[in-house]
Amino acid sequence: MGIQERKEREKERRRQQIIVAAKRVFSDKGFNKATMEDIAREAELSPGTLYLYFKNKEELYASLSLRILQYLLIRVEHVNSEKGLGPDEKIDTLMEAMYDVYDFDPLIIINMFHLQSSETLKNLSPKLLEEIKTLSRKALGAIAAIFEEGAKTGKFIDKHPIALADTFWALFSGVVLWEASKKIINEDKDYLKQTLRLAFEIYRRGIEK
Amino acid sequence: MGIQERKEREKERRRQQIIVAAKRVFSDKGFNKATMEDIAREAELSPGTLYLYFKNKEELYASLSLRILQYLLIRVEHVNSEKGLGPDEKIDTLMEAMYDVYDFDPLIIINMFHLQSSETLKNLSPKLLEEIKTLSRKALGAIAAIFEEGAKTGKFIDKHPIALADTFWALFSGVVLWEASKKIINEDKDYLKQTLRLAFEIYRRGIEK
Amino acid sequence: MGIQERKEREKERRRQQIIVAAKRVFSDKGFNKATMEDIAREAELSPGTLYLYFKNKEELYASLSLRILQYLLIRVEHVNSEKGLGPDEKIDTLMEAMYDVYDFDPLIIINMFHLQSSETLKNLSPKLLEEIKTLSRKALGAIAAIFEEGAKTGKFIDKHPIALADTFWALFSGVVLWEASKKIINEDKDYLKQTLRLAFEIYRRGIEK
Amino acid sequence: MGIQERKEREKERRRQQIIVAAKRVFSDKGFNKATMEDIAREAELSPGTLYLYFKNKEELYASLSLRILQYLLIRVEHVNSEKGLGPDEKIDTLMEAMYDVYDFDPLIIINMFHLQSSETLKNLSPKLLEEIKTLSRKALGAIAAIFEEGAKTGKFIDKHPIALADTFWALFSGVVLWEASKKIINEDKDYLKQTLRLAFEIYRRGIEK
DNA sequence: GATGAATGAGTATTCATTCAT
DNA sequence: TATGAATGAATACTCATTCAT
Repeated sequence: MGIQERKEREKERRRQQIIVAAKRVFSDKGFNKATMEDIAREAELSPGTLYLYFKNKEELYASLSLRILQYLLIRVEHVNSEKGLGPDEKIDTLMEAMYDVYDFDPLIIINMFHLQSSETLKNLSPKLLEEIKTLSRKALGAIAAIFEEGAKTGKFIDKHPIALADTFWALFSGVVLWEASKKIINEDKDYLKQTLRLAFEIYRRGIEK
Repeated sequence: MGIQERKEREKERRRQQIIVAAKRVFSDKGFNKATMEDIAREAELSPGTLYLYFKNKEELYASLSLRILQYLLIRVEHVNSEKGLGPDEKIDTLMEAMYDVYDFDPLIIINMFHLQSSETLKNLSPKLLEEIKTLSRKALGAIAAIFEEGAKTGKFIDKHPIALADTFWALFSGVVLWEASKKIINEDKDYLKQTLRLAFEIYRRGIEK
Repeated sequence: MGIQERKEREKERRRQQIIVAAKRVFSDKGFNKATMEDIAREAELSPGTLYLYFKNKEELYASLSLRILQYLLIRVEHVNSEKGLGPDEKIDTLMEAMYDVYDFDPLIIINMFHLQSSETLKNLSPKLLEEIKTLSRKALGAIAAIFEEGAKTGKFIDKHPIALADTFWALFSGVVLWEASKKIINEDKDYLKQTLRLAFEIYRRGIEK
Repeated sequence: MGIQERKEREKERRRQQIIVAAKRVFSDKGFNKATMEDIAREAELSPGTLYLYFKNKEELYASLSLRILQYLLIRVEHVNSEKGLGPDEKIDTLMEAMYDVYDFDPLIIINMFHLQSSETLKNLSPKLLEEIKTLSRKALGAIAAIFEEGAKTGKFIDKHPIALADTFWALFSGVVLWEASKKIINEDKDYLKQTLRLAFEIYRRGIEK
């Protein structure tokens, strides 16, 4: 292993160290209440060091969203590439994937809506923004491909696949957010999985002919 | 009209004046970028006066959510109380109602997720929090009642009506939020209405036997 | 006195209170070492209050320069408007005026060179910048008028009056700055007045025919 | 050449490399906006290395002033040592020298006033401070010698030569600074040389009997 | 000597909230 | 009630300097 390579690796390790700390702190306190000092303390680094790896607070935050998008894309593309699955089974596997995405980081879904704020977007480097856009587009495209296949075989209703993918993703994130709200306000038990299952069931019945 | 009553009315008028201004400013700038002075200026009042009517910024913000919940409840209860409508027609009317809720305040749906933050909840007075909880529960119950009726007549699948109402509400807010994200990131045209229609169509097909 | 007027006066009093404190602190520590908190403490106000009266640190600093320019202009215009003085006597009175300007605020001359920095200029409001430019131009014009008169009567060498005013002003500020340097480095006694007198004497001999 | 000597020479080369880079960066951005990293980058060295050659930022900055003082001294001493020049001609040659000093580093004149700040002086090593003082004194003395000679031959007015040298230097730096201010604020054309010429002409007339 | 990653003290500025009038 | 001037706590970010390699 060359010295260059070792340095690269060390650098990436630091980035991850910071991201992990940031995830914990942002999840705990939300974007605005979390301070860079909190994150530095959690990462056992100094505040200044954070800025060696991330341009600013917004960009650090956005990097978290990037992570879940990457995971989502991998999972969804994997569903698509599986051989010998019919549209029905693919939908099942897609739903399983969504459960995992949720498990991967239950709170970051909420955080992703932070990206909306145009103030936020202004502070992101074009490169990061482009990455996020590309990943989103790809993930949505991969989901759409599943629906398209179903439509072709005559199993699913014949709607624009991207539009279907949109509603599917909206349903998923809507449930996650809504259940999060309920949990905080009512301190209810965790019905998320059940609600997701019901939502997916309805969705699937809704798109089948 | 007693002097007491007149005062009460005057007070309520002021509250509304502030809420209207706050809605405009928060919609424009989001919670964090909006300052109390911005709102005071918009309401043509002084900053100090705002605190005579609202305990703090969070509570003022939460009051906006209260408003849309009130509107939602009125619309949904009205659907329920209409005589001579079958479950199918009630679902149709419910969907119409949701369009109106969105039109009533397109951005406040996004804002409602602000309530999630436990930091926010800490700053709300118990009274306001209780009002919000009650309204949410009532509105959800009213939606659930529609599904329950459908299930009884054998039109809809037989699931727990509150669970159905949950998924319905999640779908609605998920679409609104998702479309908002897309609009900001991709600067696409406004597909919201179309996406909502498709989502509702799928949902209805999904719950019908 | 109307309530409006009283408020205006009160506001101006506060501005002066801050300017006086700022002058003391900036003179002591220089622009960069002086903190807004230092100034606030000196003015017996809170840091936030400073920003009600001055846009930022640079603008507060520049306001000090404005003050001496105003004083300079008044003095120089007064020299010009005096009746019955020949060019020679006017030069004498001008020199007297310059001594007073120096006494008015010995350190602020040094500070005026801070205005050069283009970084500084960027942070000034156009209004303030315009005021400074206008005052500078007027003061220089007033000095030039004296030289012009001298040239017309054949007393002084026939050079462009503005150019003469430039060299005169440069000589004055050069001496002040140079003596300030010497004082700090060598901790010598204060020769400023003597050096100024010599410089002015040479200058006057230099421009007389 | 011994190994010791070669090392010494190498070390001096590095110092110069850094000084040249520092001059460029400080001229561009001024003392406060220029960062040690900027300078390191310009010198194609690492930030840490700068500290092997200069105690701190202030001392690096002061070293630039040292350089111009050295140049000034060489030029002025050369004027003095020229044989066969009368006082008049020496003054002429001195003025030429000052033009060259200005050309050598137009911005560093401005920077020399940075040394005034007592904060700055605190951070300089006694050795460097002593060097600067000595050089200043020598340069001033050399200028004074010219005036003294003029006085002895009855050409110039009979004033204390050091005092004359002070006013001469003050005039020079005053013009440079004043023209710099004007250039930035008014974005005028570059009148520096013309103004210097006029100032010197007046000065010479002023000191001649 | 040279490096450059890490440090962490330092500070301008903002803005929710208060309170004397 | 209403005001709005004053408050002062809170915080993102910078950068001179250090030190392990």
